[in-house]
Amino acid sequence: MAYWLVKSEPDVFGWDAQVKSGKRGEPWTGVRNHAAKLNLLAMKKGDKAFFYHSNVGKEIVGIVEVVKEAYPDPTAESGPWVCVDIAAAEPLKTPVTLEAVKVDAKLKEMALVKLSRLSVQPVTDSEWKHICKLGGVKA
DNA sequence: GCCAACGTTGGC
DNA sequence: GCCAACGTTGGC
Repeated sequence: MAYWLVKSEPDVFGWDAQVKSGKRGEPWTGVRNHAAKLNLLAMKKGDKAFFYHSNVGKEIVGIVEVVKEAYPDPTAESGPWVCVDIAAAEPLKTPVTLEAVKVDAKLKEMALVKLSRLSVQPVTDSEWKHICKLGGVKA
């Protein structure tokens, strides 16, 4: 099982929209970055990911699960882009803010801080457990 | 194939 | 609204 973090602007597609899409999930489209694409391709069904609100909120608000592995992105007008389907798993009891990540010695090396522009990024086991703890949910 | 210019993203 | 980071584009 691998762990990931996906970013979305809540104005465009936020946690609430993800929850509304239910168990069957929603295609995570629109990735137009090769590093992010590689991460999408590496995702397996059942992998978990944090759902991060960029720009507005700047916090990890919930956990999603990969329900369909990478397939061609139907919204891509050109190029070999892919998307996956993700479904809301559970919200964090306490959102973990970017600020909290930055000041936490265990988390400040995260891609979220170091590579702030990467929209799909891997999360290590220890980072995952630590954020779950901060968020008040079981890892 | 290098590198400068430009566009986009995202934090502040 | 500004700026830093970084990817992409285009001239050479």
